[in-house]
Amino acid sequence: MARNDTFTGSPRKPTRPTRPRYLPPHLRPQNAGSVFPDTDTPEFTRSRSNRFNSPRTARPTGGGRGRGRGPRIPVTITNRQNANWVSDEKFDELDVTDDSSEVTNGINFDAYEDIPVQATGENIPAPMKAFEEIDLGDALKQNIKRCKFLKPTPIQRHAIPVAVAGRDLMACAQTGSGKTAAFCFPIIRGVSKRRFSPAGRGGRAVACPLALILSPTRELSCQIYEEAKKFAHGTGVKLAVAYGGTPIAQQLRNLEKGVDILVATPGRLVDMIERERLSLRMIKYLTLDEADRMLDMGFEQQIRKIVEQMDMPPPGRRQTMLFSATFPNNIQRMAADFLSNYVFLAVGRVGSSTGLIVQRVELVEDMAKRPHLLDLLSAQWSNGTCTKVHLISAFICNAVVLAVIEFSGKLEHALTLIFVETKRGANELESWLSRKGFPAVAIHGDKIQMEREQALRSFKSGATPILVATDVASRGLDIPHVAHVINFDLPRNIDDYVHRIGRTGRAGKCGLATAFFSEKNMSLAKSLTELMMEANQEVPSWLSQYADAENYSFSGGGRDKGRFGGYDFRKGSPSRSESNYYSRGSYNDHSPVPSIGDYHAAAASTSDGFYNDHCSTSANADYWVDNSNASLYAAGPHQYFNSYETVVASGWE
DNA sequence: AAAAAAG
Repeated sequence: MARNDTFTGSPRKPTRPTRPRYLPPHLRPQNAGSVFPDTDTPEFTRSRSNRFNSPRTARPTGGGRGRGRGPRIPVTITNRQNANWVSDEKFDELDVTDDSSEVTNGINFDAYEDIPVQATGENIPAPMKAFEEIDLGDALKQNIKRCKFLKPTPIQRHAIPVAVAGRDLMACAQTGSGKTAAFCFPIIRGVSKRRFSPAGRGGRAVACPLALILSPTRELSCQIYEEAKKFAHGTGVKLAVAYGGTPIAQQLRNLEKGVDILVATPGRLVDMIERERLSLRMIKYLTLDEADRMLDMGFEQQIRKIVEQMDMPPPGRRQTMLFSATFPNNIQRMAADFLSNYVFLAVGRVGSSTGLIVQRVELVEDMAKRPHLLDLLSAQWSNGTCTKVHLISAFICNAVVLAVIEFSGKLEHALTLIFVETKRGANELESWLSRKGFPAVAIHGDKIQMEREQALRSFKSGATPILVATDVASRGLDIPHVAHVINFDLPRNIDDYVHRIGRTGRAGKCGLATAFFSEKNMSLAKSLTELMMEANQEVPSWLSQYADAENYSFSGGGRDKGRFGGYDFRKGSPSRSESNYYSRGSYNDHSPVPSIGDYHAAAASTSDGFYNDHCSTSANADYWVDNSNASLYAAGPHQYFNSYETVVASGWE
């Protein structure tokens, strides 16, 4: 991929890659992907059985999408396993093993070769091209290899050097693009170098971890813990997890054994600290995953308490890293309190995370939602003997896109995740679906932890291929084979929508997201329209009309076009309305640093109509700006078709 | 105005 290399070159040297000729997907080289293998391979079979055998496993976040423009040709969307993954028997024998090898290998790296990256801050460390460029330690390197992380994802390429340089970081990258590994690698590296220092590490009674990773839900903490454990295998780094809903005794015992990296949800963490079984005084690394959520209303006080009033070293004496797929300005502003001279990274446009997710919105009255869902699921089920699931036939970019989500015989691999508004609604839909003969299970915060985990296990394994969920499942969870996310009730917040649909289309694979839009969702019309347009999804005309009707666009409901990569609020103009949730700041004609928004505007004005029509980018965007304290670099022209092309190339019809 | 996070 020569044109990709133009991007990964040294940051010191501005590169001006030549624009590749646009090549229609059907004319592209047949060896483009080698992803999407025949699912009858022994590897696939084995991975499936592993899933049944170890259902509690967490999975690495993988893959990503980069391009936002949809295809103009008929394509086949499959959700089958990628071919790249190869089983590693040795890794399978590890005590921490699970079926993750299939996932880590399932990353479709080609799907996110060229995406815009914005990096701001002082003296930003250069991105890396390969893991080998950074001294991560032998054991960690070996684990990375075992996981088949052959090549870093963009967020990893950019975030790891920053983190390894000891810099604070605020990072914004698409759902499923490998954020967990991006913060785990540097932490494990740093901790394994420190842990041999003789400094008093606390006695048996009070555990003093060197690193703390906070996340907003128990299941997500669990997942991060499981994944980090794999990365830390053989490094001597000790991990522990702390979350509520489960007896604290075992977790405390694990703390006593010594812990270098603690993964936790806030409540149980505070509990442990107040019991004086845990101290944060030795913390050198603090990570907030889903950071915007963690600093959202309802969570902020708790996080502030942990970070500012619990003996944790202040900013500057610890390294703080914040990660999320979404980062509203007001949250950035708040988060700055926790950071010291930080680097801001925005990898790809958040909205473009949906590039591989076909988004549909349907106008459905509340009363009609259930029958409509039934129709949808019935079509998907194809009379119960489901070897092929013909899911959607949608119009995208004026062209008919026949998207066939096809699975290898087993129904359980077509997982459908249904989001609802309330816990009660989740219960009701669960039992209603069950009565209608659809194997569904619900997950929400009123269930006891065991039920929650059981529901997730049952869903992951395919035993219950329909999961009805509240927002407890909207963030971070990496569930392979989720082919369809249905927003039975739309969320109030467009960011929640982004996270919800991000449960599908992970690891560079395609996915489908269907939303039932009712009158109650009018306030979402504008931001939803903008998001879909950014991802070049077909926006129904009725939705556009709602969006245009200013009556319905409540203040703060919209996002500025082009904000989707996230913008460093420090670059924003103070004069700009603070209330504008997604105010993108002061990039203007005089700004030395073009914003990603400007970047796309430039793309739209190029003369190469054909190229632009299809890929919505241009050679104009292939610049490298390196100012003293800010740099924005854009990749070569986006290969929006890339992952579709690999599908087509692999012979799917 | 819902959900999540301690018990």
